[in-house]
Amino acid sequence: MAKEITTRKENYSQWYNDLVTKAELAENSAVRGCMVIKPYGYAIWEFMHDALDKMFKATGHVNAYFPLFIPKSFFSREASHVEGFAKECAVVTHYRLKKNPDGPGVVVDPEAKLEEELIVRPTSETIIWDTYRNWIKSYRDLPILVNQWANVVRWEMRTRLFLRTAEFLWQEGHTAHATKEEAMAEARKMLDVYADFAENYLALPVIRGIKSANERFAGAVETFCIEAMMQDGKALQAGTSHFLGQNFAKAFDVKFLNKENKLEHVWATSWGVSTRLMGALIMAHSDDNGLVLPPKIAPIEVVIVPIYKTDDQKQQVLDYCQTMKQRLENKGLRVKFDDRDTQKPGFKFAEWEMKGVPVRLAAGPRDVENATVELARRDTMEKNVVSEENMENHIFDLLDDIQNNLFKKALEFRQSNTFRVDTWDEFKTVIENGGFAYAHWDGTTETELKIKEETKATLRCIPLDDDLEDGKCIYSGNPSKRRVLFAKAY
RNA sequence: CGGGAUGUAGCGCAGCCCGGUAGCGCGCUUCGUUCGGGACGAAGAGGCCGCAAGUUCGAAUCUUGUCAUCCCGACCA
Repeated sequence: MAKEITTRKENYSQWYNDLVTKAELAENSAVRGCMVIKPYGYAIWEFMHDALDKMFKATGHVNAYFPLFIPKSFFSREASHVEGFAKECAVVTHYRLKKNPDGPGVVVDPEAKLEEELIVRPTSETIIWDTYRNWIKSYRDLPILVNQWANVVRWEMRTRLFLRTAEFLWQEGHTAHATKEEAMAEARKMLDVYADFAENYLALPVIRGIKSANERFAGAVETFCIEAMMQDGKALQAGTSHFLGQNFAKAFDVKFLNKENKLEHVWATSWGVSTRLMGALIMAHSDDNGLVLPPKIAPIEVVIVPIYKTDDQKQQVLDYCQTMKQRLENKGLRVKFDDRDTQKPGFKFAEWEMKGVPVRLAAGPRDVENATVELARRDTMEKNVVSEENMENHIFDLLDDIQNNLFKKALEFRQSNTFRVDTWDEFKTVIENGGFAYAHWDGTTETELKIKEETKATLRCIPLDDDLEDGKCIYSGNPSKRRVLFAKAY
Protein backbone atom coordinates (compact mmCIF):
# COMPACT_ATOMS: atom_id res chain seq x y z
CA MET A 1 0.00 0.00 0.00
CA ALA A 2 1.91 2.94 1.26
CA LYS A 3 4.75 4.09 -0.89
CA GLU A 4 8.02 4.10 0.91
CA ILE A 5 9.90 7.32 0.78
CA THR A 6 12.79 6.93 3.09
CA THR A 7 16.12 8.47 3.69
CA ARG A 8 17.79 5.55 1.97
CA LYS A 9 20.35 6.40 -0.66
CA GLU A 10 18.81 4.55 -3.53
CA ASN A 11 15.53 6.42 -3.20
CA TYR A 12 16.51 9.90 -2.45
CA SER A 13 20.14 10.56 -3.22
CA GLN A 14 19.71 12.76 -6.25
CA TRP A 15 17.38 15.40 -4.96
CA TYR A 16 17.82 14.89 -1.26
CA ASN A 17 21.45 15.87 -1.63
CA ASP A 18 20.33 19.31 -2.78
CA LEU A 19 18.96 19.90 0.69
CA VAL A 20 21.30 18.25 3.09
CA THR A 21 24.35 16.03 3.42
CA LYS A 22 25.88 14.16 6.22
CA ALA A 23 28.78 16.12 7.62
CA GLU A 24 32.14 14.60 6.87
CA LEU A 25 34.14 15.57 9.87
CA ALA A 26 37.70 14.60 10.57
CA GLU A 27 38.76 11.10 9.72
CA ASN A 28 38.35 8.81 12.70
CA SER A 29 36.26 11.42 14.40
CA ALA A 30 33.75 10.11 16.85
CA VAL A 31 31.39 12.89 15.82
CA ARG A 32 28.79 11.19 13.69
CA GLY A 33 25.42 12.10 12.44
CA CYS A 34 25.89 15.82 12.06
CA MET A 35 24.30 17.37 9.01
CA VAL A 36 25.22 20.08 6.56
CA ILE A 37 22.09 21.91 5.48
CA LYS A 38 22.74 23.24 1.99
CA PRO A 39 21.48 26.67 0.91
CA TYR A 40 18.32 25.41 -0.77
CA GLY A 41 17.46 23.24 2.21
CA TYR A 42 18.26 26.06 4.59
CA ALA A 43 15.97 28.41 2.68
CA ILE A 44 13.09 26.06 3.46
CA TRP A 45 14.02 26.10 7.13
CA GLU A 46 14.14 29.89 7.04
CA PHE A 47 10.59 30.02 5.76
CA MET A 48 9.49 27.75 8.58
CA HIS A 49 11.45 29.85 11.02
CA ASP A 50 9.92 33.11 9.81
CA ALA A 51 6.35 31.82 9.78
CA LEU A 52 6.64 30.29 13.24
CA ASP A 53 8.40 33.33 14.64
CA LYS A 54 5.53 35.54 13.53
CA MET A 55 3.05 33.19 15.16
CA PHE A 56 5.00 33.20 18.40
CA LYS A 57 5.14 36.98 18.45
CA ALA A 58 1.45 37.20 17.64
CA THR A 59 0.80 35.16 20.78
CA GLY A 60 2.84 37.51 22.95
CA HIS A 61 6.24 35.85 22.98
CA VAL A 62 9.65 37.44 22.61
CA ASN A 63 12.99 35.97 21.56
CA ALA A 64 16.08 35.67 23.74
CA TYR A 65 19.29 33.68 23.72
CA PHE A 66 20.91 31.54 26.40
CA PRO A 67 24.37 29.91 26.54
CA LEU A 68 25.35 26.82 24.59
CA PHE A 69 27.30 25.49 27.59
CA ILE A 70 25.59 24.39 30.74
CA PRO A 71 27.53 23.59 33.94
CA LYS A 72 27.21 19.95 34.84
CA SER A 73 25.82 20.74 38.28
CA PHE A 74 22.68 22.27 36.71
CA PHE A 75 21.79 18.83 35.49
CA SER A 76 21.75 17.34 38.97
CA ARG A 77 18.76 19.38 40.03
CA GLU A 78 15.71 17.93 38.29
CA ALA A 79 16.01 14.19 38.72
CA SER A 80 13.79 12.85 35.97
CA HIS A 81 15.03 15.50 33.53
CA VAL A 82 18.67 14.54 33.97
CA GLU A 83 17.83 10.88 33.73
CA GLY A 84 16.17 11.51 30.39
CA PHE A 85 19.15 13.27 28.86
CA ALA A 86 22.19 11.95 30.71
CA LYS A 87 22.86 9.22 28.17
CA GLU A 88 23.13 11.56 25.22
CA CYS A 89 25.17 14.54 26.34
CA ALA A 90 28.36 15.94 24.85
CA VAL A 91 30.68 17.00 27.64
CA VAL A 92 33.39 19.67 27.48
CA THR A 93 36.25 18.76 29.78
CA HIS A 94 39.11 21.02 28.60
CA TYR A 95 39.50 24.55 27.36
CA ARG A 96 42.83 24.56 25.54
CA LEU A 97 44.96 22.72 22.97
CA LYS A 98 48.70 22.72 22.61
CA LYS A 99 51.26 21.67 20.05
CA ASN A 100 51.81 17.94 20.08
CA PRO A 101 55.21 17.43 21.77
CA ASP A 102 55.57 13.96 20.21
CA GLY A 103 54.72 14.78 16.61
CA PRO A 104 52.70 16.90 14.27
CA GLY A 105 49.37 18.49 15.05
CA VAL A 106 47.82 19.44 18.34
CA VAL A 107 46.75 17.63 21.48
CA VAL A 108 44.46 18.53 24.34
CA ASP A 109 46.44 20.35 27.00
CA PRO A 110 46.05 18.23 30.14
CA GLU A 111 46.81 21.32 32.20
CA ALA A 112 43.64 22.90 30.89
CA LYS A 113 41.15 20.61 32.53
CA LEU A 114 37.95 22.32 33.61
CA GLU A 115 37.12 22.12 37.28
CA GLU A 116 33.48 21.59 36.43
CA GLU A 117 32.63 20.04 33.09
CA LEU A 118 30.33 21.90 30.74
CA ILE A 119 27.49 20.15 28.96
CA VAL A 120 26.61 21.16 25.43
CA ARG A 121 22.89 21.85 25.75
CA PRO A 122 20.62 18.98 24.79
CA THR A 123 17.77 21.38 25.66
CA SER A 124 17.88 24.55 27.73
CA GLU A 125 15.43 24.06 30.58
CA THR A 126 18.12 23.95 33.22
CA ILE A 127 20.12 27.02 32.27
CA ILE A 128 16.98 29.00 31.54
CA TRP A 129 15.38 28.16 34.88
CA ASP A 130 18.58 29.01 36.66
CA THR A 131 18.36 32.40 34.96
CA TYR A 132 14.65 32.84 35.64
CA ARG A 133 15.32 32.59 39.37
CA ASN A 134 16.89 36.02 39.17
CA TRP A 135 14.23 37.46 36.90
CA ILE A 136 11.22 36.50 38.94
CA LYS A 137 10.47 37.99 42.36
CA SER A 138 6.87 39.11 42.19
CA TYR A 139 3.63 38.20 40.44
CA ARG A 140 4.22 41.47 38.57
CA ASP A 141 7.19 39.81 36.81
CA LEU A 142 4.92 37.15 35.36
CA PRO A 143 4.25 35.76 32.91
CA ILE A 144 7.59 35.38 31.16
CA LEU A 145 7.02 34.33 27.57
CA VAL A 146 10.40 33.69 25.99
CA ASN A 147 11.44 31.74 22.93
CA GLN A 148 14.93 30.84 21.78
CA TRP A 149 16.10 29.85 18.29
CA ALA A 150 19.15 27.69 18.76
CA ASN A 151 21.06 24.54 18.02
CA VAL A 152 21.18 21.65 20.44
CA VAL A 153 23.27 18.50 20.62
CA ARG A 154 22.04 15.04 21.52
CA TRP A 155 24.50 12.21 21.20
CA GLU A 156 22.13 9.68 19.70
CA MET A 157 23.26 6.10 19.24
CA ARG A 158 21.76 6.01 15.82
CA THR A 159 21.19 9.03 13.64
CA ARG A 160 19.13 9.74 10.59
CA LEU A 161 19.26 12.89 8.49
CA PHE A 162 16.67 15.46 9.55
CA LEU A 163 14.84 13.03 11.84
CA ARG A 164 17.54 12.37 14.36
CA THR A 165 20.85 14.16 13.93
CA ALA A 166 23.49 14.69 16.60
CA GLU A 167 23.12 18.43 16.26
CA PHE A 168 19.91 20.06 15.15
CA LEU A 169 18.30 23.46 14.85
CA TRP A 170 15.14 24.22 16.71
CA GLN A 171 13.20 26.72 18.72
CA GLU A 172 12.40 26.20 22.35
CA GLY A 173 9.86 28.28 24.19
CA HIS A 174 10.14 28.52 27.97
CA THR A 175 7.41 30.27 29.85
CA ALA A 176 6.77 31.02 33.52
CA HIS A 177 3.33 31.67 34.97
CA ALA A 178 1.67 32.60 38.25
CA THR A 179 -0.99 29.93 38.10
CA LYS A 180 -1.36 26.34 37.07
CA GLU A 181 -4.34 27.18 34.88
CA GLU A 182 -2.46 29.84 32.99
CA ALA A 183 0.52 27.55 32.36
CA MET A 184 -1.72 24.74 31.21
CA ALA A 185 -3.54 27.11 28.88
CA GLU A 186 -0.19 28.25 27.47
CA ALA A 187 0.94 24.68 26.79
CA ARG A 188 -2.35 23.99 25.01
CA LYS A 189 -2.19 27.26 23.09
CA MET A 190 1.27 26.52 21.74
CA LEU A 191 0.19 23.06 20.71
CA ASP A 192 -2.52 24.73 18.68
CA VAL A 193 0.02 27.10 17.16
CA TYR A 194 2.07 24.11 16.04
CA ALA A 195 -0.94 22.29 14.66
CA ASP A 196 -2.00 25.44 12.82
CA PHE A 197 1.48 25.82 11.36
CA ALA A 198 1.75 22.17 10.33
CA GLU A 199 -1.63 22.15 8.66
CA ASN A 200 -1.71 25.59 7.07
CA TYR A 201 1.91 26.04 6.09
CA LEU A 202 3.32 22.55 5.71
CA ALA A 203 0.01 21.13 4.43
CA LEU A 204 0.55 18.38 6.96
CA PRO A 205 -2.56 17.14 8.77
CA VAL A 206 -1.77 16.36 12.40
CA ILE A 207 -3.41 14.70 15.34
CA ARG A 208 -3.27 16.59 18.62
CA GLY A 209 -2.87 14.50 21.69
CA ILE A 210 -1.37 13.83 25.08
CA LYS A 211 1.60 11.56 25.56
CA SER A 212 1.36 8.57 27.86
CA ALA A 213 3.45 8.62 31.03
CA ASN A 214 5.96 6.40 29.29
CA GLU A 215 6.45 8.75 26.32
CA ARG A 216 6.33 11.94 28.37
CA PHE A 217 9.15 14.50 28.20
CA ALA A 218 11.66 14.08 30.99
CA GLY A 219 10.62 16.47 33.74
CA ALA A 220 7.16 17.29 32.38
CA VAL A 221 3.85 16.77 34.13
CA GLU A 222 1.99 16.56 30.84
CA THR A 223 3.31 16.40 27.28
CA PHE A 224 1.11 17.46 24.37
CA CYS A 225 2.11 16.54 20.85
CA ILE A 226 1.14 16.65 17.22
CA GLU A 227 1.52 13.43 15.27
CA ALA A 228 1.59 13.19 11.47
CA MET A 229 1.44 10.23 9.11
CA MET A 230 4.21 9.78 6.57
CA GLN A 231 3.71 8.15 3.17
CA ASP A 232 4.78 4.76 4.46
CA GLY A 233 2.07 4.85 7.11
CA LYS A 234 4.46 5.47 9.98
CA ALA A 235 3.94 8.22 12.51
CA LEU A 236 6.23 11.17 13.04
CA GLN A 237 6.07 13.37 16.11
CA ALA A 238 6.16 16.83 14.59
CA GLY A 239 6.11 18.99 17.70
CA THR A 240 5.66 18.92 21.45
CA SER A 241 4.41 21.29 24.11
CA HIS A 242 4.97 20.49 27.76
CA PHE A 243 3.20 21.51 30.92
CA LEU A 244 6.05 21.35 33.41
CA GLY A 245 4.04 22.03 36.55
CA GLN A 246 6.31 23.36 39.29
CA ASN A 247 9.02 20.76 38.74
CA PHE A 248 11.65 23.11 37.38
CA ALA A 249 10.66 25.98 39.64
CA LYS A 250 11.18 23.69 42.61
CA ALA A 251 14.44 22.28 41.28
CA PHE A 252 15.82 25.74 40.59
CA ASP A 253 14.11 27.47 43.48
CA VAL A 254 12.14 29.96 41.42
CA LYS A 255 9.58 31.57 43.72
CA PHE A 256 7.49 34.71 43.58
CA LEU A 257 5.32 36.68 45.99
CA ASN A 258 1.72 36.45 44.89
CA LYS A 259 -1.01 39.00 45.39
CA GLU A 260 -1.70 37.58 48.83
CA ASN A 261 1.91 38.24 49.75
CA LYS A 262 2.61 34.52 49.89
CA LEU A 263 5.74 32.88 48.46
CA GLU A 264 4.92 30.40 45.70
CA HIS A 265 6.73 28.37 43.04
CA VAL A 266 6.03 29.44 39.48
CA TRP A 267 4.32 27.27 36.91
CA ALA A 268 6.09 26.49 33.67
CA THR A 269 5.79 25.29 30.09
CA SER A 270 8.24 24.49 27.35
CA TRP A 271 7.58 23.74 23.71
CA GLY A 272 9.68 23.12 20.60
CA VAL A 273 9.87 22.12 16.99
CA SER A 274 13.02 21.31 15.09
CA THR A 275 14.56 20.74 11.67
CA ARG A 276 12.77 17.42 11.93
CA LEU A 277 9.84 19.30 10.42
CA MET A 278 11.80 19.37 7.18
CA GLY A 279 12.00 15.61 7.30
CA ALA A 280 8.25 15.51 7.87
CA LEU A 281 7.68 17.77 4.89
CA ILE A 282 9.83 15.60 2.66
CA MET A 283 8.37 12.29 3.75
CA ALA A 284 4.79 13.52 3.64
CA HIS A 285 4.66 15.09 0.20
CA SER A 286 7.55 13.97 -1.98
CA ASP A 287 7.07 11.69 -4.97
CA ASP A 288 9.29 9.86 -7.43
CA ASN A 289 10.09 13.10 -9.23
CA GLY A 290 11.55 14.57 -6.08
CA LEU A 291 10.55 17.13 -3.52
CA VAL A 292 7.06 18.65 -3.46
CA LEU A 293 6.83 21.89 -1.52
CA PRO A 294 3.68 23.57 -0.28
CA PRO A 295 3.72 27.08 -1.82
CA LYS A 296 3.66 28.81 1.56
CA ILE A 297 7.12 27.60 2.47
CA ALA A 298 8.62 27.16 -1.01
CA PRO A 299 11.70 29.36 -1.35
CA ILE A 300 10.77 29.71 -5.02
CA GLU A 301 7.06 29.82 -5.81
CA VAL A 302 7.34 30.19 -9.57
CA VAL A 303 10.19 29.24 -11.85
CA ILE A 304 10.30 30.65 -15.35
CA VAL A 305 11.86 28.53 -18.09
CA PRO A 306 12.45 30.07 -21.52
CA ILE A 307 12.39 27.96 -24.67
CA TYR A 308 14.09 28.96 -27.90
CA LYS A 309 16.15 27.72 -30.85
CA THR A 310 17.65 30.58 -32.80
CA ASP A 311 19.35 33.71 -31.52
CA ASP A 312 16.43 35.84 -32.73
CA GLN A 313 14.01 33.72 -30.82
CA LYS A 314 16.25 33.74 -27.80
CA GLN A 315 16.23 37.50 -27.43
CA GLN A 316 12.49 37.71 -27.96
CA VAL A 317 11.73 34.92 -25.53
CA LEU A 318 14.10 36.22 -22.86
CA ASP A 319 12.52 39.67 -23.06
CA TYR A 320 9.08 38.13 -22.83
CA CYS A 321 10.05 36.05 -19.79
CA GLN A 322 11.72 39.03 -18.16
CA THR A 323 8.43 40.92 -18.40
CA MET A 324 6.61 38.00 -16.83
CA LYS A 325 9.14 37.86 -14.03
CA GLN A 326 8.74 41.55 -13.32
CA ARG A 327 4.97 41.32 -13.31
CA LEU A 328 5.01 38.39 -10.88
CA GLU A 329 7.50 40.05 -8.59
CA ASN A 330 5.35 43.15 -8.57
CA LYS A 331 2.61 40.95 -7.16
CA GLY A 332 4.94 39.89 -4.35
CA LEU A 333 5.72 36.39 -5.61
CA ARG A 334 9.06 34.65 -5.15
CA VAL A 335 10.22 34.05 -8.70
CA LYS A 336 13.26 32.41 -10.27
CA PHE A 337 14.00 33.14 -13.92
CA ASP A 338 16.14 30.26 -15.12
CA ASP A 339 17.87 31.96 -18.03
CA ARG A 340 20.86 29.65 -18.01
CA ASP A 341 22.08 29.09 -21.53
CA THR A 342 23.95 25.96 -20.50
CA GLN A 343 20.97 23.66 -19.93
CA LYS A 344 18.13 22.61 -22.15
CA PRO A 345 14.49 23.22 -21.21
CA GLY A 346 13.75 19.55 -20.56
CA PHE A 347 16.66 19.39 -18.16
CA LYS A 348 15.47 22.48 -16.36
CA PHE A 349 11.94 21.13 -16.08
CA ALA A 350 13.21 17.99 -14.41
CA GLU A 351 15.59 19.88 -12.16
CA TRP A 352 13.03 22.32 -10.77
CA GLU A 353 10.55 19.53 -10.30
CA MET A 354 13.17 17.74 -8.26
CA LYS A 355 13.49 20.85 -6.13
CA GLY A 356 9.78 20.98 -5.57
CA VAL A 357 9.00 24.40 -7.07
CA PRO A 358 5.16 24.55 -7.03
CA VAL A 359 4.54 26.34 -10.33
CA ARG A 360 6.54 26.44 -13.55
CA LEU A 361 5.97 29.04 -16.21
CA ALA A 362 7.39 28.11 -19.61
CA ALA A 363 7.40 30.37 -22.64
CA GLY A 364 8.70 29.92 -26.16
CA PRO A 365 8.28 31.54 -29.60
CA ARG A 366 4.80 30.07 -29.87
CA ASP A 367 3.77 31.80 -26.66
CA VAL A 368 5.31 35.08 -27.65
CA GLU A 369 3.32 34.94 -30.88
CA ASN A 370 0.04 33.95 -29.21
CA ALA A 371 0.52 36.04 -26.07
CA THR A 372 0.30 32.97 -23.84
CA VAL A 373 2.35 31.12 -21.24
CA GLU A 374 2.43 27.49 -20.23
CA LEU A 375 1.77 26.84 -16.54
CA ALA A 376 2.63 23.52 -14.92
CA ARG A 377 1.84 22.55 -11.36
CA ARG A 378 4.22 20.37 -9.37
CA ASP A 379 1.72 18.40 -7.33
CA THR A 380 -0.31 16.88 -10.16
CA MET A 381 2.14 17.64 -13.00
CA GLU A 382 -0.71 19.10 -15.05
CA LYS A 383 0.07 21.65 -17.74
CA ASN A 384 -2.09 24.42 -19.13
CA VAL A 385 -1.58 27.14 -21.68
CA VAL A 386 -3.14 30.39 -20.56
CA SER A 387 -3.31 33.90 -21.93
CA GLU A 388 -0.56 36.11 -20.55
CA GLU A 389 -3.17 38.73 -19.69
CA ASN A 390 -4.45 36.89 -16.60
CA MET A 391 -1.43 34.81 -15.85
CA GLU A 392 -0.99 36.41 -12.42
CA ASN A 393 -4.48 35.38 -11.39
CA HIS A 394 -3.99 31.91 -12.78
CA ILE A 395 -0.82 31.56 -10.77
CA PHE A 396 -2.40 32.78 -7.55
CA ASP A 397 -5.20 30.30 -8.06
CA LEU A 398 -2.71 27.55 -8.76
CA LEU A 399 -0.66 28.28 -5.66
CA ASP A 400 -3.78 28.24 -3.50
CA ASP A 401 -4.98 25.10 -5.12
CA ILE A 402 -1.65 23.31 -4.68
CA GLN A 403 -1.49 24.28 -1.02
CA ASN A 404 -5.00 22.96 -0.44
CA ASN A 405 -4.56 19.92 -2.60
CA LEU A 406 -1.41 18.80 -0.79
CA PHE A 407 -3.19 19.02 2.52
CA LYS A 408 -6.22 17.21 1.17
CA LYS A 409 -4.12 14.46 -0.34
CA ALA A 410 -2.18 13.93 2.88
CA LEU A 411 -5.40 13.96 4.89
CA GLU A 412 -7.10 11.44 2.62
CA PHE A 413 -4.05 9.25 2.74
CA ARG A 414 -4.08 9.33 6.49
CA GLN A 415 -7.78 8.62 6.66
CA SER A 416 -7.55 5.67 4.33
CA ASN A 417 -4.76 4.21 6.46
CA THR A 418 -6.37 4.82 9.82
CA PHE A 419 -8.49 2.13 11.44
CA ARG A 420 -10.52 1.64 14.55
CA VAL A 421 -9.58 -1.82 15.71
CA ASP A 422 -11.18 -4.02 18.34
CA THR A 423 -9.27 -7.28 18.11
CA TRP A 424 -5.64 -8.09 18.65
CA ASP A 425 -5.39 -9.68 15.19
CA GLU A 426 -6.81 -6.62 13.47
CA PHE A 427 -4.44 -4.49 15.48
CA LYS A 428 -1.40 -6.47 14.40
CA THR A 429 -2.47 -6.37 10.77
CA VAL A 430 -2.92 -2.60 10.73
CA ILE A 431 0.41 -2.02 12.43
CA GLU A 432 2.19 -4.45 10.15
CA ASN A 433 0.82 -2.82 7.00
CA GLY A 434 1.80 0.60 8.27
CA GLY A 435 -1.05 2.69 9.51
CA PHE A 436 -2.74 4.31 12.47
CA ALA A 437 -4.72 2.12 14.83
CA TYR A 438 -7.26 3.57 17.22
CA ALA A 439 -7.66 1.01 19.93
CA HIS A 440 -8.72 0.69 23.53
CA TRP A 441 -5.95 0.57 26.09
CA ASP A 442 -6.12 -0.16 29.79
CA GLY A 443 -3.98 2.86 30.68
CA THR A 444 -1.01 0.98 32.09
CA THR A 445 2.60 1.40 31.04
CA GLU A 446 3.01 -2.33 31.37
CA THR A 447 0.49 -2.99 28.57
CA GLU A 448 1.94 -0.20 26.48
CA LEU A 449 5.40 -1.74 26.66
CA LYS A 450 4.15 -5.22 25.90
CA ILE A 451 2.33 -3.99 22.82
CA LYS A 452 5.52 -2.29 21.72
CA GLU A 453 7.53 -5.41 22.31
CA GLU A 454 5.19 -7.61 20.31
CA THR A 455 4.30 -5.30 17.43
CA LYS A 456 6.83 -2.42 17.42
CA ALA A 457 3.86 -0.08 17.68
CA THR A 458 4.16 2.76 20.16
CA LEU A 459 1.38 4.67 21.83
CA ARG A 460 1.59 7.88 19.81
CA CYS A 461 -0.92 9.83 21.85
CA ILE A 462 -4.20 10.00 23.63
CA PRO A 463 -6.05 12.18 21.12
CA LEU A 464 -7.49 15.40 22.48
CA ASP A 465 -10.54 15.49 20.30
CA ASP A 466 -11.51 11.86 20.60
CA ASP A 467 -14.95 11.03 21.95
CA LEU A 468 -15.16 9.00 25.13
CA GLU A 469 -16.33 5.49 24.55
CA ASP A 470 -16.40 2.42 26.77
CA GLY A 471 -14.44 -0.58 25.57
CA LYS A 472 -11.95 -3.25 26.41
CA CYS A 473 -8.18 -3.02 26.15
CA ILE A 474 -6.97 -4.54 22.92
CA TYR A 475 -4.21 -6.38 24.77
CA SER A 476 -5.32 -7.09 28.33
CA GLY A 477 -9.09 -6.97 27.93
CA ASN A 478 -9.38 -4.64 30.92
CA PRO A 479 -11.94 -1.85 30.73
CA SER A 480 -11.07 1.35 28.89
CA LYS A 481 -12.82 4.70 28.57
CA ARG A 482 -11.43 5.79 25.25
CA ARG A 483 -9.46 4.83 22.18
CA VAL A 484 -5.85 5.88 21.85
CA LEU A 485 -3.58 6.12 18.82
CA PHE A 486 -1.02 3.40 18.13
CA ALA A 487 1.43 3.32 15.20
CA LYS A 488 4.94 2.47 14.25
CA ALA A 489 6.96 5.63 14.54
CA TYR A 490 10.18 7.22 13.31
C1' C B 1 26.48 -1.51 23.19
C1' G B 2 24.52 -6.60 20.67
C1' G B 3 23.30 -8.97 15.42
C1' G B 4 24.07 -8.39 9.99
C1' A B 5 26.24 -5.93 5.75
C1' U B 6 29.40 -2.44 3.35
C1' G B 7 33.92 0.79 2.34
C1' U B 8 36.97 1.12 -5.26
C1' A B 9 36.70 8.70 -9.35
C1' G B 10 32.11 14.12 -7.35
C1' C B 11 27.55 10.43 -7.24
C1' G B 12 25.82 5.24 -8.04
C1' C B 13 28.28 0.67 -8.66
C1' A B 14 31.23 -3.84 -11.01
C1' G B 15 35.89 -6.31 -10.19
C1' C B 16 37.45 -9.84 -4.88
C1' C B 17 35.44 -16.47 -4.73
C1' C B 18 40.19 -18.18 -8.45
C1' G B 19 46.35 -12.52 -6.59
C1' G B 20 49.43 -10.47 -12.31
C1' U B 21 49.66 -2.40 -14.59
C1' A B 22 42.01 0.25 -12.19
C1' G B 23 36.70 -0.69 -14.83
C1' C B 24 31.28 0.76 -16.03
C1' G B 25 27.05 4.36 -15.82
C1' C B 26 25.92 9.35 -14.45
C1' G B 27 28.31 13.91 -13.75
C1' C B 28 32.67 17.17 -15.32
C1' U B 29 35.99 19.66 -19.68
C1' U B 30 36.59 20.81 -25.17
C1' C B 31 34.55 20.86 -30.25
C1' G B 32 30.39 20.15 -33.46
C1' U B 33 25.24 19.19 -34.28
C1' U B 34 20.93 20.07 -31.14
C1' C B 35 17.11 22.97 -28.02
C1' G B 36 8.26 22.84 -26.70
C1' G B 37 10.13 17.04 -21.35
C1' G B 38 16.22 14.81 -18.37
C1' A B 39 19.87 15.50 -26.42
C1' C B 40 23.66 13.11 -29.71
C1' G B 41 28.64 12.25 -31.64
C1' A B 42 33.89 12.63 -31.06
C1' A B 43 37.95 13.65 -27.97
C1' G B 44 39.59 14.36 -22.85
C1' A B 45 40.33 15.16 -17.29
C1' G B 46 39.66 12.72 -12.84
C1' G B 47 41.66 6.94 -8.17
C1' C B 48 47.31 6.46 -1.46
C1' C B 49 40.71 0.43 -4.16
C1' G B 50 38.89 3.45 4.12
C1' C B 51 43.57 2.94 7.19
C1' A B 52 47.59 -0.26 9.23
C1' A B 53 50.28 -4.64 9.61
C1' G B 54 51.06 -9.55 7.56
C1' U B 55 51.46 -13.60 3.57
C1' U B 56 53.60 -13.33 -1.51
C1' C B 57 58.35 -12.25 -6.67
C1' G B 58 53.63 -9.53 -6.93
C1' A B 59 47.60 -7.63 -3.02
C1' A B 60 41.61 -3.79 -4.68
C1' U B 61 41.57 -9.27 -4.44
C1' C B 62 44.13 -13.69 0.78
C1' U B 63 44.94 -13.09 6.60
C1' U B 64 44.73 -10.11 11.05
C1' G B 65 43.77 -5.62 13.27
C1' U B 66 41.58 -0.90 13.12
C1' C B 67 38.37 3.18 11.69
C1' A B 68 33.98 4.61 9.47
C1' U B 69 29.18 4.01 7.25
C1' C B 70 24.38 1.58 6.54
C1' C B 71 20.44 -1.80 8.18
C1' C B 72 17.99 -4.49 12.48
C1' G B 73 17.60 -4.02 18.02
C1' A B 74 18.12 -0.91 22.90
C1' C B 75 17.77 5.09 23.15
C1' C B 76 15.36 9.43 21.10
C1' A B 77 12.55 15.40 18.72
